[in-house]
Amino acid sequence: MAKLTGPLANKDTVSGSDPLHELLLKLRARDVLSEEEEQILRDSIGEIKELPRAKVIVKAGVTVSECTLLVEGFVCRYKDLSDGQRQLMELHVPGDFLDLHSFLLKQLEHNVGSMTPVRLVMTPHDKIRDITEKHPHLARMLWFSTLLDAAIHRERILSVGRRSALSRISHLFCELYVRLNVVGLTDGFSYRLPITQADIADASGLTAVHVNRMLKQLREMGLMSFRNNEVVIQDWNQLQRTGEFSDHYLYLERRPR
Amino acid sequence: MAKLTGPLANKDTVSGSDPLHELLLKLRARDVLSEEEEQILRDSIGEIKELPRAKVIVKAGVTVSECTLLVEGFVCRYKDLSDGQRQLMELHVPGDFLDLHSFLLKQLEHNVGSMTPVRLVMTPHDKIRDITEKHPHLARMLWFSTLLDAAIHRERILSVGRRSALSRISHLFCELYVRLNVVGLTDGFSYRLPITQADIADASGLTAVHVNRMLKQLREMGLMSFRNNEVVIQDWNQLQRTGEFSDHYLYLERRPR
DNA sequence: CGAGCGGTTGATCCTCCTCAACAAATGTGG
DNA sequence: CCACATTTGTTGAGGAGGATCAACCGCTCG
Repeated sequence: MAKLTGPLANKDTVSGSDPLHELLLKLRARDVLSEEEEQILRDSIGEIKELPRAKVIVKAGVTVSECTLLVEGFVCRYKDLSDGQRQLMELHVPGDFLDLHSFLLKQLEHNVGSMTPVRLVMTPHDKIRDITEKHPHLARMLWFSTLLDAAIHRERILSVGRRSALSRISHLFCELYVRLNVVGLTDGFSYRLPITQADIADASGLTAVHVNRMLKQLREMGLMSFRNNEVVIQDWNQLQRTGEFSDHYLYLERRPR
Repeated sequence: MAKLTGPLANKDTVSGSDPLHELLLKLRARDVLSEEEEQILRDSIGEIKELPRAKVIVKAGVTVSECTLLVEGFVCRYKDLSDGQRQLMELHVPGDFLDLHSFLLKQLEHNVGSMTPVRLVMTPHDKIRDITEKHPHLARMLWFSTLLDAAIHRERILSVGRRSALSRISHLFCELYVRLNVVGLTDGFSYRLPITQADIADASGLTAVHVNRMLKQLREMGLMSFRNNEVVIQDWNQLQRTGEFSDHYLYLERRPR
């Protein structure tokens, strides 16, 4: 593969032209979305924004009036502790709404930040409210997508609560593989993931040093490698087993909601 | 206080007669619920069920067609690991829907089980679907209540990921105090919590032995005690500080959704 | 009365953290 | 282009928080 150059060179397909491409893939992996509903979504979105990495996209406690859809790049939701520790709640991939829940919560209790340069699409709360008033099925699909976040949260609770360091990290890379695969951002058994080991640590409730050791072990076990911002999975079955990963919680059956 | 006798003697107010009492308190702490909407909820509920403790209420992977509202008792959502370990995702108090998300997910990826004898009210998915079709504001309030679960999940991720054992446990008891207070189930700075130390351990990602030691320490520090199924908080401010607890994530402002 | 569960305490072990040093990669200004 | 700073990754040594194993107590219930 040719070396990628620009900060947003993550994308090399024509899909880059449609900001809803990944969202539609994500939704249609779970339910039937009509042409009309697709159009309603298109009519709901507003301006496109670009941001460099390490910027706060939504700050905790600040009232917001629009939701943000991630089009390109990686984003995380996180909270900081008083002693400087940080915990990532969720790592977001293109096609994810970053703060759809802000529509009803009005303000978030956590921060949302870019981990890479990102491209975002804004959607006013008013438009989403209209959807809940006039298009109940589409509204249910949006509701569903917040339930998916909650299911991912629960799996994270299990990971940090009960799994070993090696298992946690394996699980995280498995999850990202499946989620990126749904939106067409994997290349065979590998995917780009331009984040640091410290980020992995904050996501898995470990220290960066220990993450480094576990990554080394995963490499030596021949399961996967994470180098140069790229994840390469060598033994998918064994990696899943090590992380006790099963994709049930990602609800990938297409069924009416 | 007189000794409570029966398995369901948790309740000593007249509210016991209205199965929606706690739910209405919970919803009205966050938004204005009209008389009409209250009536719609009343028309949506079906039979009342009672179950002993330690029963599975909803099993992972089984398709369900109704949601369950907890009226009385304590319930948890949990997952088991292959080696016999268990992690609680959330601990539910009266007024909580245990599986409102099953309405859209159709089946859950985790189990829901009773931790005490419980009283439940069933609500068919069809009724909830009707609400999303005809009563968008009420539907948003239901959506909101699933977002509240997600916010509680996120705080749990932070706890198990980054907080010390003492801090985690303090936080858990703070959260339960506030949530029980909203639905009128506290008595000053104490509340009934008829669960075991092993349950606390599974909720906080620790072992029962270590929970026991931390509870002892909290007692010796004069912050709180948990004995005979009763939590007594002696120093609320210091307990909050120890658990780094703030109730922001419970969204207790009443504002339109 | 014995069984079983929940709680308590001690001794020991081990995963993961902390601290520290250094290497490699990346970025910056001259 | 190089010199330099900064960030990220890597490795080692030592330490600590929590797990594990085990024994025992008290209570409840059949």
